[in-house]
Amino acid sequence: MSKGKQIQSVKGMHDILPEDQPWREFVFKKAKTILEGYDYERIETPVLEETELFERGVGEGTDIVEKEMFSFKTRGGDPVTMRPEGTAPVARAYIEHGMRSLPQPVKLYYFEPMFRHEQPQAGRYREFWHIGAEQFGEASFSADAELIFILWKIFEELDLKNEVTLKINSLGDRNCRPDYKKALKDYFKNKLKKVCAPCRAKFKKNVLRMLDCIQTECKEISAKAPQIFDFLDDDCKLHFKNVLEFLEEAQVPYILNPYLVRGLDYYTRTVFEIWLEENGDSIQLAAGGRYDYLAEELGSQKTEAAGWAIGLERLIDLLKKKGIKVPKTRPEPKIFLAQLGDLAKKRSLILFEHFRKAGIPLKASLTRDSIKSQLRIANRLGTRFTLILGQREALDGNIILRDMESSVQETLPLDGIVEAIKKRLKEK
RNA sequence: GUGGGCGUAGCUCAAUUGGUAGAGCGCCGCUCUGUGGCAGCGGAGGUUUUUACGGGUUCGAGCCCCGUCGCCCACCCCA
Repeated sequence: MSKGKQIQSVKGMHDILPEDQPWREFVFKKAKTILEGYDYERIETPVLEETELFERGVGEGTDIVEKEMFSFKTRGGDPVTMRPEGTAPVARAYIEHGMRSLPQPVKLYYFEPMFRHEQPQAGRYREFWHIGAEQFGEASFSADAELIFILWKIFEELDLKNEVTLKINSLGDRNCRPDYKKALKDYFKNKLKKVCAPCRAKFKKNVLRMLDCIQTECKEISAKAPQIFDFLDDDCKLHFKNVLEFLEEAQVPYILNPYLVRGLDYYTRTVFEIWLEENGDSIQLAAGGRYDYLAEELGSQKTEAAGWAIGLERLIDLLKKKGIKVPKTRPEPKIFLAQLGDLAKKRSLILFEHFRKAGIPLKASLTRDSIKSQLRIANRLGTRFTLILGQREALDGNIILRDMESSVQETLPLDGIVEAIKKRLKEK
């Protein structure tokens, strides 16, 4: 019984307690209102997907797929993975349900937990939530623009826009990115001795990633590296220009960052991130971009698409740090129901239901028998009134209403008590 | 995967050089036979194999040693 260690939640995974709910609901509601205002519809996908979805979608060379997935085999032997990100599953759902036959674009959003087997630390968990938005079937810059605009609106309406910065870049597409990659390779080829070991590995696997290395030596070298802007073909250049012009028009402040690449393989053209930067530390709060080839990678027809995701926990951490107050999740009950004696107890249960139907939540402690302990609880809970239903009152068809502040009591008929209380609450 | 700090009651934390595991808060009760807040007193709670778990050293371990797990922080990477 007491042998061995105590059972606790799995490493990096946390209970979401009642006290956490107001923050989550506050953010969910804000995001939902804005997203639905732009005609995005909610989708939920399963926690488990075929492992291959992420291998093909996210990319086999990525850290996520290589070492961070919760993967296992079902009893039937099928390799499955707990989703480490939301885009590939939503794209899979879009394809699987033939959403390309709907009027395009199709706009979807989700609130879902993601799973990554990483070493937990501040703002990084093995189970964490994403608020995500995806738009399929829209090749025009308008999709990128709208998504970034909505993302910015969410931060704005959470009163966080002055805390964060939006960084943006273009990665080109199949047509022009290879040229850029080649140019990068040529540039770094004879400088490999000077860069850090991880960067040497990136040189082989994905040169682009060498650009966002933060080692000072590597930074110095990549500062003189060829820039993507010089390699974008005309279409990509125009697309990017349009996105930027829209942001200026919409007064969304952004920082052009030619070293912004992303860890996931599926991105093309526009990529962007939202960062919180304070005293040298920086935390990524959201990220996204365009991914025109993902559907193809998943074996469907080419479907242009774009999307983003916000890290919920990081966002809430920031709200708390800023001291932003959030509303209570539910109305705090103002009435405590105390009961004394068997008949009263039975009648209380029915009373409870009458109040519930009238939309007046009650607190009570039906397991406690003494009036004293019930009142003490009422006091601690801070309810404005206490209804006391004793044996005597139950027999006479009455009930006592006690004002907890003034300690004034009055006896009221049990009949119509719900209405009487309703009136009383309105007066106060 | 790597490095550092930490792990004592539900919570916050004590416990001289290794020498009887404690306090505050919270919880429950009594003083107060059907009436809360304040106060006083008491109780439960670390399972007599109690200090995350398992070993070791010692007459004796919360404290020293080894291992494991977990938490926090950082790297890597990411949201």
